[in-house]
Amino acid sequence: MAAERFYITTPIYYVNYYPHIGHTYTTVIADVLARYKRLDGVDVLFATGTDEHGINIERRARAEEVEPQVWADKIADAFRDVWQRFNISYDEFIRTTEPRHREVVQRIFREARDRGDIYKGKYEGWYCPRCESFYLESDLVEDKRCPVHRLPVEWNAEDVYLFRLSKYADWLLAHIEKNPSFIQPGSRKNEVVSFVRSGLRDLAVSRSTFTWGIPVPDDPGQVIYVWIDALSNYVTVAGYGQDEARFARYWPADVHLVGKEILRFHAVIWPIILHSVGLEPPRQVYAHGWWSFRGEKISKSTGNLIDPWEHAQALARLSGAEVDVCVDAIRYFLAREIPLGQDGDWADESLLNRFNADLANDYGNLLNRTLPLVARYFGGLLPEAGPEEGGDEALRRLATATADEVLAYVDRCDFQRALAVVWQLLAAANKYLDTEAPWNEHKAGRVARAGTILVNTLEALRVATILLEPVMPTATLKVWTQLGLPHYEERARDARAAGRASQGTGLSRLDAQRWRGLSAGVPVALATPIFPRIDLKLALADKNFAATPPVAATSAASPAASPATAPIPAKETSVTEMISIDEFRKLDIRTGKVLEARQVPKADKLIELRVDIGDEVRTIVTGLIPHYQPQDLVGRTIVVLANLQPRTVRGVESRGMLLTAGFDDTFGLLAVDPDKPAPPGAPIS
RNA sequence: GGCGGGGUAGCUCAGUUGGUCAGAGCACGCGGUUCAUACCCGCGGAGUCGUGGGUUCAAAUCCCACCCCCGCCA
Repeated sequence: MAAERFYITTPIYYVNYYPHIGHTYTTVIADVLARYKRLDGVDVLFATGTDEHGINIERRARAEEVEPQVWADKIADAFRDVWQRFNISYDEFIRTTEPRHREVVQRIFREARDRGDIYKGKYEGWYCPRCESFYLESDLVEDKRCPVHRLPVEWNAEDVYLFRLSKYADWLLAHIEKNPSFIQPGSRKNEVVSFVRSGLRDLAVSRSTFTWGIPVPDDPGQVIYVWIDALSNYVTVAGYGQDEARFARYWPADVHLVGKEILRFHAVIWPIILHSVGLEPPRQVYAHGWWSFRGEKISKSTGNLIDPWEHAQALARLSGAEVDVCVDAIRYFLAREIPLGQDGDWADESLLNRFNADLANDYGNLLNRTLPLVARYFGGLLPEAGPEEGGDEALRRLATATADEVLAYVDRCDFQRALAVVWQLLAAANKYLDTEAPWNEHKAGRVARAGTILVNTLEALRVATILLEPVMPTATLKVWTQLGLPHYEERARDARAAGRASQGTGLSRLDAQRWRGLSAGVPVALATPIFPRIDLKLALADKNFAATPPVAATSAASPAASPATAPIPAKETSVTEMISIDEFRKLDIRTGKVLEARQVPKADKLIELRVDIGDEVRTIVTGLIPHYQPQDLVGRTIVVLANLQPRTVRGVESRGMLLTAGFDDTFGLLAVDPDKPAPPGAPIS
């Protein structure tokens, strides 16, 4: 009874900071694909999760004065929370700190070592004692200094285990050659091939400089490094070493969806690790592109991170639609706007345009121009369809053929075209209604014919709605209810409430190939716009439209983590230079409330503050003595530049800057009007 | 520098092996309709297909040179 199965993964996300658009994009696309596969009757295993080990997490937790696991728990919760809001129907949420994963990782390490593919050696490189980590020559800033601390680095060696990557280069090249769709898109495949051809070096797969990780078997001084630790999550989920039947069913994975920045880890290192221990490589690694924001590269340092949830809320505010529906609109935008594999730009106009033109006008309005006629002519009960006339047959043929076409594009991960096909059907249905003009038929006394036209139009809408469910799992439920099928909405809501979002409505490809899926005599709802049109002028004038609270994060590479952003250095701006309003908006200036303050030891002027800036608590070091004493500051609301590059002062990392005004002997903090107190995190503009 | 991809209507892009290939969607303009969320339907644009050569009866589509953009090179 082996139904076709499909195992899809997202990368597991590094818990060094909260989720952002990069994570959301990958995960939404994976969810869309998973839902389409389920629609197609396939047994889907869809996994996502978090990568929780490593020195960066250890350090981050220390900065927050918590245990690493506590920090990891918090961020993992944050991810699950976002996925809940985005209606992500994952079947598994894997965390690298789980015991089952530890066993898998140790087993893979041990097996590769037993085969002679892992050996003890030295990892040499430029070492920064403050960072406790190695840097490549190319990472260093002028004078061979550490890019984080600007301290001189030293050539150092660490005893570690190394993996013989080079041994498998030829095997990998042959595998890529034999499996043309292994690396997608094709342009990325070329890059990987040329990289492998240029020669592989052996890879350090353990570290001895930190302890937050899975110990190397039989060598407790060593911790297994991220490559094996993180990448192996994909086989853990499939049941490797724990549930052989499950593993046999779900491995190899059908597709690892990854951001282009981590393609190589998935297309080179991971297949070789698997091959070394006698496992099959994944069938496909698909590298998607990055989003820019309003034409500019997204960067943590410029603070223009896109927060899709913020945008969903903004859409809800502007349109009056429910926020769940707007989440769907964001999902739709992500899937429709750009081809997977290419970069795209997140422009407010584009998002609004998709919302109005596609969702409100073409889709929503079709429902809202049809249902009132059913109400008027048939008392709100769906009429019986009569014999085919006029354009009936053409519409039927188009509608019943649409599912195959859509799913064929889905198989190629071409969601843009897949959705365009649905919109062709919607356009045809709009045109059909125009041409057949049931209002004229009714006026002429041909009531039955008018009914047939209305039913046919709603049938086309029904087919389109099934095919849109994977992209818009909530909004489509509202369509079902308006079409007189409220049980779908109830079923899906129950499933979601019970944590079984993947069950959805249970509608399938077959349902979308059928004509006459609606039942005569069923009462339909009074039409209420599901996607209320947005006034573009108002929306674009709304300066809060895309309010995106910037966040600073310690950047850290993780092979299975997928940020869609590439940090770029902040530009230096001359004091006298004029700046545009857009440049000003890059400054994240906001209120903060001082929670704690203490003088920095052995520093005359410095005070170390813990400041609540709304969505997090920051450590900020500032030279306020003698103008202020630490105890003067606690409890005060101050003004903070939040997206200043972090800087370490006297061994304390300061993340942000207090704004002050100083002239001669007068020197004071900028304050918020005490008559209009603002909560921590209030933006300043 | 090496390897690879790309420069086509205002915008985003399609254009298989050279001959209705000069297109689609959006935006815009005009007309129609008024069932509908000022929505839907119809019509329209002349864009030297990056630049300059070349091959050919025929090139956006092949060849050469050049300009510009992008990706990869742990």
